[in-house]
Order: sequence, then structure tokens, then C-alpha cells
Amino acid sequence: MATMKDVATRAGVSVATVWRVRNEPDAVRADTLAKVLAAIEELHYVPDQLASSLRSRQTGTIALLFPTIANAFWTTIARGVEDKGEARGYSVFLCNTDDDPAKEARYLDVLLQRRVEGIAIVPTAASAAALQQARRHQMPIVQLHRRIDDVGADSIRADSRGGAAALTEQLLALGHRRVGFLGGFPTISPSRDCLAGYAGAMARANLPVESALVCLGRSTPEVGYALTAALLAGDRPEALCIGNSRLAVGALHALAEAGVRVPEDMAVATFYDIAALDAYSPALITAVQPAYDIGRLGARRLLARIDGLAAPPDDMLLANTVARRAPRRLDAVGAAASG
Amino acid sequence: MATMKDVATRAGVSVATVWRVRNEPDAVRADTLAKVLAAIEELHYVPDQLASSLRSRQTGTIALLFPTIANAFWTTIARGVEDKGEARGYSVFLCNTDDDPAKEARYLDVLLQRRVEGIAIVPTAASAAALQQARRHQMPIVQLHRRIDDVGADSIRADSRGGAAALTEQLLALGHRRVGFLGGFPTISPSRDCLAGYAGAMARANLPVESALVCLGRSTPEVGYALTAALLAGDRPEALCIGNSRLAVGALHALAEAGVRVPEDMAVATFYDIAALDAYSPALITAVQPAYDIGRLGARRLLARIDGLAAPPDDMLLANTVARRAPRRLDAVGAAASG
DNA sequence: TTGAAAGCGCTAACAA
DNA sequence: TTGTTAGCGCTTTCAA
Repeated sequence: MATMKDVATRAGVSVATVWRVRNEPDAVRADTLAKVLAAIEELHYVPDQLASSLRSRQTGTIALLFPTIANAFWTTIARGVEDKGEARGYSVFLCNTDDDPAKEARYLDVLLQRRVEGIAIVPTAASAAALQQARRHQMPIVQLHRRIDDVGADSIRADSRGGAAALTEQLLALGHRRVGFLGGFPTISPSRDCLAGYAGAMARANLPVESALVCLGRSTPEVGYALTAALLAGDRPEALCIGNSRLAVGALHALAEAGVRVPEDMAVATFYDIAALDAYSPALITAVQPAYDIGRLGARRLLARIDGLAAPPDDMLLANTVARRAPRRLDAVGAAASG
Repeated sequence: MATMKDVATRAGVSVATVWRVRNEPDAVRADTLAKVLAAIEELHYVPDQLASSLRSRQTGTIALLFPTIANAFWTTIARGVEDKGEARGYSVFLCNTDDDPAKEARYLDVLLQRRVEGIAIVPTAASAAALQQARRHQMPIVQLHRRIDDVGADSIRADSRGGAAALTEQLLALGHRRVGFLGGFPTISPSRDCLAGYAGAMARANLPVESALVCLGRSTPEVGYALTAALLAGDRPEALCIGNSRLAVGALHALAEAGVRVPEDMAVATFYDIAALDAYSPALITAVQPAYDIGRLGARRLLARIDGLAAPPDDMLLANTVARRAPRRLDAVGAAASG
């Protein structure tokens, strides 16, 4: 593999001149430039980014640690990070943590060794120690979608509290009073905020939060199914606010199986992450989280930190898009796409 | 940031000894080892992988170039690559090409500069030149899911031809004779192979392939919808074989909208990539492609090449899982998961 | 068992 | 406008 020195020899110049050809071409005489470019071409020279990074202390890499590439919500965030990074000439290491703190810690160590310039992370409730350690090495960090307090890092996330409140208010506006809630364990920000948003909306409407109607569990379709089935077996609510799509998928299955029509027999409002819900076309009330923007703006903030931004850590909240959804019409979509 | 030299000074040894502590600890006396480990701890020393790579000529990185992280089929492949890579201590650069040859070429250049040790790629029909260029630099390459001939690179993919044949045969076994086909443009392997598999099965059954029943287009739900609508407007087939999930989603929408019941009014067989289809619970006949294994075995092959494997390029075909599908029952899934 | 020293390929300060 | 040179932090002989 040809090196700068090979190119220099071939072109009859010094390595410094070869360097200038790639980095300050205006500072090189035209005929010298031509000679060097020819040599580069002939030798198929490809600069060694490693050597460059070692010397310049800039690797042009950032990393995203997130739960899993297998979930559309996370990949949308990831795509936002990627696009922003690529636009700025950064390569992105994508690391699946599976929400496993041990895996996360291992990746953080690898990334430190690889001298990434910054880390975007969807932390778990157990990430504090790992993040502190990374910060000891002055590593710029930004938290996405979930937030751990007091680690001195920026965070960018959807306004889950406001979103859940808006969903609940929509249900209340339809005249429902006994509104139930289905959500993840409130140990970390989005789940906690959803619950708070729901409770707040109920309180503002002077309605009690019946503990029998508040169901919390791991955020999976199976749990959503089980919780909803249990809910239906008891004193049923008139409406249901659901904190995330995985629970919602299970809940809608359970409702369908029990012959409960949506929204005729029970109104359902939910955060809407994944296209899979398109198929459950009942008129859901949904809050769409700005996943792509979480990634994009998170990366933007991270790059700003890398560039030396010294402002105090910020917690940016992005608004959700709350709407009554009609079933998706593919022909309409097609027309819109081609129009 | 502490360096090996800092650690050496602090521990009162040479850098060579520090190196040995991390790489050949058995060749170091116990008390020396303890001193050095203590110094590493105190200084929060993190080895610089860049410098290591520069010297040792090993970066411990591979790359995956694939269409987009926004599609579950590709991310399943990606996860296979990631898991295998991580298990072998490799970090993976994930690059979204959006099936854009220009973007692909740009990424390839970046990856060459970063001295990745190998590249797994889902090529486009226009990737030949870029692949040739990478091979000029002795870069190990393995093609995933799609295949371009004559680039001298391994390929790993599902047996789409066999899969489409099996799907078609299932429909024929149900007694159908006029079986239609919906597929992507046959410019590259999987789409071409699907068409060939369908045609082959029809031929073996001594049935004509009616050109009016063979619909090809870009693989999107919108196109699937439009092609199916057109098909229904003409002399309808009795059954439909569909080459991929995106087309199938659109087709099922069109069928539902036209009041055509599946499978009572029309039997449908399709490749099944994405969970979204779970919702279209009619009794489809499906072929599930081994996406994760494509990624896993592709990475395995790539790592073998990196390790110097000299065998001639191989084209590995993986079998699909063909089955009559019952609608998915979430409670059953839950039971299975907890059992 | 330990140390000294020569690079890996590039960057960047300085000199000419 | 061009060249010389000293590193970046680690790996890897070769000696001691």
C-alpha cells in the first residue's frame, strides 16, 4: 500500500508537498500539483487516516450507543445521528447495548481506546457510573431520548410528559372520565414522564387516578397483552392511554381478542413509534415522537461540544405530534408521493 | 490523557514492560506486574488503539455497507454482522448507502482510508466498479443477499430461486393453475432469482406463464398496491406469488380494499421479511429468509478471509423456511417466552 | 525478566 | 513555494 513517501519520491518532491497537495492545494505551484496528482493516481495512493489521526489527535469518529438496531424507533434516531455525522465528515460507530449495562461498559471502553471524539447514548437506569467514567476522560457526551440526571451531559428527548398529558386530554375531551394508563416502569425518564403527564392531566380535570387502572410493566407486546387482558377482566376503564408502541401492540391484540372495538367500545391513545401500528388501523389517538430529530439534533449538539462549545449542560425537549389518526390509505400515500 | 510512557515512568519500568503487562503478562515478574497495574489504575490509562493499529497494521474494524438502517430486513442482517464481529473483537462501521452508487463509492473511499480490514456489502446493480477498486487494494469483501458476478468476492444469500419455486409449488398444490407473480425488477440477483423460481415451478407443472399475470416494479408498498389493483381490474389470477414484503404489504392492502378475501378468494404466497405482516393475519403462505444468518455467516466468512483464507470465491445459498402461517397469537407467544 | 531504540505514516513547526 | 525534521503512542526486534 503506497504511502505519502512513495508518492513524494515518485513525483520528485518532499512529503510536505504531497501533504499540501491534499490540504492546501492553493499553496502549491500548478506544475508541482499536477506531478503529485499524477503520482497519487498512478500509485493508487489512499491516505492513512490512522496515522493522520494519531498525529493530529482527531479521529473523525463518534459513537452511538443504543438499545438495538432491531427496533424502528431506535434506528430512526440512529439514522438522524448518522446523517448529521456524515454531513460533517464524521464516521459513526453504532453499538447495540441491548440495555445491558455490562455490554454498555465494554463498548465505552472500546470507544475510549478508539479515541472517538464524542458519544451519543441512550442510557439505561444503570448507566451513571459508566458515564461518569467517560466524562473523566473529557469525552463529550449527549444523552438521547432517556436522561440520567447529574452526569453533567446534555440530553435531547421528546417531551413525553407533555405528550402523555395531551393524549390524556384528548381522551377527556371525548367525554371519558375513567381513563386507564398502561406504561413502562417509571425508573427512567420517558416512562416516568409519561406517567406524570397522565396523572397531571387527570388532576387538572379533577379526576382521581384509580390505581386499579394504572398498569405498569416491561415494555413488550406480551406484557401489554397480559396487562390489558387483566384490565378487561376487572372494572373496565372507558379509555386507555398507552405509554409506548410495544405495549400498544399487545394491548390492541388483547382488545381485539376480547371483542372490544376501538374506538366504539374503548378509546385508545398511544405513543406511536412503529409502522407496525399502521395495520391496527382503528382510529387511535397518537403522539408521534420526533425520533429522527432526536438523533439529528443530538448529533449536532455533540459535534458542537467537540468543537469546544462550553455552555452548561442542556436538556432539550422536543414536541410530539399529537393527532387523531385515520387508517392509512396506501393509494393516498402513493398519490401524495408522486404528486 | 496518560500514555504508556507515563505509566512506565510512574511504575519505574520501561514502556516495553508496560506493553508486556497488557499482552504477555506471564512474561513479567509478579511484583513488576503489580507495580505496573497499579500505575495503570492510578493514571486511568487507556491504551491508544490508533497508535497500536498504525504500528501493528491491524485496526480491528470491518464495515457493512447496506441500503438502510430503516428497514427491518437489513437491520437483521446487520445485527448478525455486528454480533459475529463483536464476538471476535471487531468493531463494525455501519454505512447506509440508500442504494445510491455515489454514496457507496464515497463510503468505500472513507473505509479504505480508515484501513478497515474487510467489507461486507449489499451491492447495487451499479457496484461492480467500486468493488473492483476495493479489491485492487486487496480488501477482503463479501457480498450479502445480493450478488454481482465476476468481482471475485464471496457471496452469501438466501436461495430466492428455490424459495419462490417452493411458494409457487405450494399454490399449485392447492389446485390453483393461473398463478400470478409480483416482483422487483430482475436486474439483480434476488429479484431475478425469484422470477426464475416462479417461472421454473410453472414450467415443471406444464403451466404457461401468462405475461399479463407477471407484474414487475420497484419494491415499495405503493407499487405493490398499484400493480395489484391493476391486476384485479383485468382477468384475475387464482393465486399470487409475491417476491418481497414491501410489495406484499401494498398488495394485501389492495386486495382488502377490493374485498378480495385471502385465502378464500385468492391464495397469496410471499417472502416474509418484516413483522408488519403479522398484522395482515390472513393465512399467507410464506418463505422466511434467514437474514440473521446471512449477516452472521457473511461476517464469519469475511473474518476468515481476513485471517488469510485462500479458497476460491464462494457463493453460499441459505435455505428459506417455507410455511403456511396461522395468524400470530400474542398470548401464545407470551406463554412460549415465559415457558 | 527487562530495556533501548527503530520505526508505522502522517502532521506541523521551522527553515530555506 | 518547497524541504527538513521532530514527534504522535505504540509494537517489535535485539541486547543485556
